[in-house]
Amino acid sequence: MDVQRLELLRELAERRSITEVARATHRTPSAVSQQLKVLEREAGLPLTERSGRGLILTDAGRALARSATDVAVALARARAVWDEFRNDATGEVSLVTFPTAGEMLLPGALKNLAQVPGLVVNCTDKDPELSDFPALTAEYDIVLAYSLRGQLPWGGRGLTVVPLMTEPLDVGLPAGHRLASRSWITPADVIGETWIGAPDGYPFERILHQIEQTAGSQITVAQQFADLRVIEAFVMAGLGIALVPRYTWGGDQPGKLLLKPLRGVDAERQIVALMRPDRAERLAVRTVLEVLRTEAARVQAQHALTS
Amino acid sequence: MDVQRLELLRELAERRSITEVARATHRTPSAVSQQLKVLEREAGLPLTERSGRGLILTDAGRALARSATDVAVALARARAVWDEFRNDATGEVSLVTFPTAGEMLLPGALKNLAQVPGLVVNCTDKDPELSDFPALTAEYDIVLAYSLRGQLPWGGRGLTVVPLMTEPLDVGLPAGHRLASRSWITPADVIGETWIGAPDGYPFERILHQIEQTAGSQITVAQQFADLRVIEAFVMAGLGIALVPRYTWGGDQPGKLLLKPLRGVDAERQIVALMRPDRAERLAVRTVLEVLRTEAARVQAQHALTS
DNA sequence: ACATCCATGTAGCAACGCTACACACTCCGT
DNA sequence: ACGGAGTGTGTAGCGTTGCTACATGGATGT
Repeated sequence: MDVQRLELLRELAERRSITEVARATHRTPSAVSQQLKVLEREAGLPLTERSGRGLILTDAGRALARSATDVAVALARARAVWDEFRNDATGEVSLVTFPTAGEMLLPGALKNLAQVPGLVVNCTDKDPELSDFPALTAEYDIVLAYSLRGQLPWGGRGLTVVPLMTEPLDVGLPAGHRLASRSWITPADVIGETWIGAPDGYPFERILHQIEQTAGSQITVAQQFADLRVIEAFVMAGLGIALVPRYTWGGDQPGKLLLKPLRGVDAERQIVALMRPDRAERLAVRTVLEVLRTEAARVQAQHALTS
Repeated sequence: MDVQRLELLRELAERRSITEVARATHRTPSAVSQQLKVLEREAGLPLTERSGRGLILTDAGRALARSATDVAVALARARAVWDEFRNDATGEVSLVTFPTAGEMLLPGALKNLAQVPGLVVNCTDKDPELSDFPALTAEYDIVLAYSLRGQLPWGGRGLTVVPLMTEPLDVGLPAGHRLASRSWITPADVIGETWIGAPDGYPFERILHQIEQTAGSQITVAQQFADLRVIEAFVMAGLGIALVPRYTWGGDQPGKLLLKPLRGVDAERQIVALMRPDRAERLAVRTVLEVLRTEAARVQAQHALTS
């Protein structure tokens, strides 16, 4: 019945360890353990089970944690209501992004957000390979993530997903390439080309497999880099071609890298903001989100113009 | 941010006086006042205003109270989830009814509910004339109420409404009446009849007005009684005819009172259960509600058979 | 003007939830 | 096999919180 305790259970469901919950909520493990014990006694049935040196939630515990989320959402919404009344989007908002989105969206967005007094936005980036996007929502208010169409790695976890933009993945060619004059490219066109790819496990790999399947021929991946800037440098040096997200490309050296739309393969990625539902209700968070969306639209519109 | 305090604000929105809130929550007025003061300081803007010797909520206060309801609902739902896990519909449920519904539904319903161990249902009745149905939800978990079609006295107050049945209002005639052989009756048929009516202010009055309007002639109301049993007795004694809810009629003396459907006038009443949304989530309350609905269906089906 | 009915301050007390520390247990490397 | 590092859980003590009891200040109405 007590909200604080329910909140602890919810944290436990996500962080899977009392010690972690204690750290996250600035408490001693003992305090957390005690409160969960009280909750268990109130509930009248076991909510956790020992498992090795840690513990796991029972079915009842998970179910209760899920309803605890609804409580947290309602509570956050109440907070937001009265923040709106004071027109007060004050507070700290933490945000992680993968590098390319950070480069594309954050500078413009943060410039706008600087005009909101009392709103502090703390940003970091994390390599998308190393990071499990949904898990990051435990630590950050907003997680900028991407996925290819069709795969939904954040379904069913009860996270709030706000789409920001869908970005086409083009084929990057060096100037003077044999396909440089084409206005678009099909999988058949790139048979025999050398590719600069992403490391295994990166989602882009799937697109390359689709190209292989559609063209019916093996693809040669010469190098594997995680950083797009490196990839672009290799392409511009004529060492191969690569998949390049259309809006993310800085275009520092115009003319040296050409982007050609890819037809015949579903090559685009969804850039979204991922959040725990209660945090998504905070007025400060919603303000940041709104700016991110308009910034994404601006980038998209600007590219449509210049191309 | 504290739920307890939000709850107090919500109570204040409904009961309109700190003293009343204190009484309802088993506290001293001083305690309530202190907590609301803290809430106000946290919110950063005034939630109440002094008005005479009492106080009223500001716009912000009302808005916050509304979101407090959502919090209470989420919390009650969490409670219900784990009650379901234990299959434990334990607790006390208080219920008010208007007399006719109490007679029709409660005996059968309570007989069923007696089989649920640990569930205690406390029932009372209140005269529908004297009682403001929505206001009763502050005091009782379930309020059985009725309204004629078209009027919605409990709209917009944020109450949960569960329909139980729609009951036709027939014309009751004494045996041997000139219309006794008819299978239905129209407003034109009853021109010149003497009526036994309900007191002014009762919703039934509106039906009589509709009959007047449709038939185009004045209605003579000889007596006005609130209690249906009295009305029925007068009708059976041949002193007039009356509107009688079809299922509610006990039918103690079969053959002495005839019910004839009324055509050409929209003569039926909706019998519903009225609740504060958070209380409606309680498992015990939902259990009672479920039984009431099946009981209502049973009564309706049985009448369809015997007629 | 008085009694009455409000809301709201102040002092004190009980309960609650936290920290600090000690302990039991499981895993894992040496 | 045996520490050492990790986990969760008890116990004692202490600060904070939210309550009661009582007193005060306004507004109302007879």
